Amino acid sequence: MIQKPRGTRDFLPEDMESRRNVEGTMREVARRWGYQEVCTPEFEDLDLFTMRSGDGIIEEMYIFEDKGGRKLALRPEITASIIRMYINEAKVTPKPIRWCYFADCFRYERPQKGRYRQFWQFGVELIGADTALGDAEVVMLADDMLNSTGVTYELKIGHLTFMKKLLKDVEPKIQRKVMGHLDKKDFDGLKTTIENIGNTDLYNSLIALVNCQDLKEAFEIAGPIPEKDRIEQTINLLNVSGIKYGFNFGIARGLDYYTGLVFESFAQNLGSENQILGGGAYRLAHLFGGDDIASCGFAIGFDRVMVSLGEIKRIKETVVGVVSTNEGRQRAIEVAREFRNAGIRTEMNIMDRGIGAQISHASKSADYVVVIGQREVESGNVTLKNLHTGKQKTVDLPEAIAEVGAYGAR
RNA sequence: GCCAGGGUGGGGUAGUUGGUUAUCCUAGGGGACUGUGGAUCCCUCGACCCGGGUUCAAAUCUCGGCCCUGGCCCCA
Repeated sequence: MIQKPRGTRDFLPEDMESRRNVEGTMREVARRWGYQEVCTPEFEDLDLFTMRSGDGIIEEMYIFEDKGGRKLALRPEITASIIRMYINEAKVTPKPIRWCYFADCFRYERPQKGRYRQFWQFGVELIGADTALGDAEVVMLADDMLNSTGVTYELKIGHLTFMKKLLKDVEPKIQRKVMGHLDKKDFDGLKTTIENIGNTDLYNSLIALVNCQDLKEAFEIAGPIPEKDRIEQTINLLNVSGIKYGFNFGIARGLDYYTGLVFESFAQNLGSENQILGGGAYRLAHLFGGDDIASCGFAIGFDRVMVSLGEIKRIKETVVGVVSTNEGRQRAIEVAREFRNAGIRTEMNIMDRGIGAQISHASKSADYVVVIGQREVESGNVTLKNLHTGKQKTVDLPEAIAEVGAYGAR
């Protein structure tokens, strides 16, 4: 028997129903903020991703060569594609550009809870708004979107300027190492690294910065910073917006193209893979041959949100089963069509079974059953049976449709 | 890439000091029931992850692989 590839999942109808619900909720929030959905290719030129993230990621990508000898990769993320698309198709679109996407990505990693080799991201990119209000909007939208799914999370906001300032005299290689320690809250490792370069003041400042929960204090720790006004504006806007967040000035988000604001969200009951959102302000376009335009965006780990939400109680829509005898078969098709035209989910019997067996089967999924036999064909009425009460009556078709329609969703 | 625990019909399981036809529940199909359901009864379908080794004999012991779950590493 053929197994599905490692790290992939099959989704049965119940799974898809809740996934589509949550996806729809996120899309609706994006729509209300004016973000329009876009779509990019499932695979791209390998260089697109290595230019953004370095050669190190080759190990963790699905890479292949096509028949023309092109080196391609299944996308491990969407942001690079979005920016490429902006450069290719939308450079002259009036700014700001508000885009969102829902798409699957592929990474060759060891699967574990909340981590799969094929996974979905819902993301948002705001392009061409290098303002405090733009940054704030993206954070507010992120919060609105997570909130609307019902997931329990905490939002952490940081800014790279503080750490960059403290580390400006440290050589880049050590910088990365230090940022790595801070991102992981690995203070022992941090201490060792700092001791090796012989700067204990720096250690104390960094620890103070990471633990800092007050913006004023962060400025005191880091000293004069040119971006001070912009940062204060952004944070003030967030405070006014009423969203709940905490500071974490230790967020490094790994890479160099982030320029300032960064933020992350974490959910409960997810084990070690508990980050459900990550984002920030960045400049990428110039890497791909475009103008040096500012962007801000985030991506939600959709599958992790689903895992965190767990079993969602679904609203079940009303279902009608249409059963019939041989004599009633043609009339049954007409009746089923009328129910469907009224917007009711209607499942017609298509098995070669007796009435009893047909009803027996319908009762597993349906709320009502409509019986069409010789008698109904002759009278033009239908027999409508409520499978919850067991009561049935013979009525004309409009009345039957009206009753089922009035039953509503449960 | 590393570590731990796992893998028996579609789902859930029993069996593992090697030994007859591999247990039970559930789900599926058919019937008792040719116009009335979930009950009951009967019939039926269907499994030892893969490969090598030990042995008269392997679901059981052993080795390797694959996959699952969780943790580490990584996390764009």
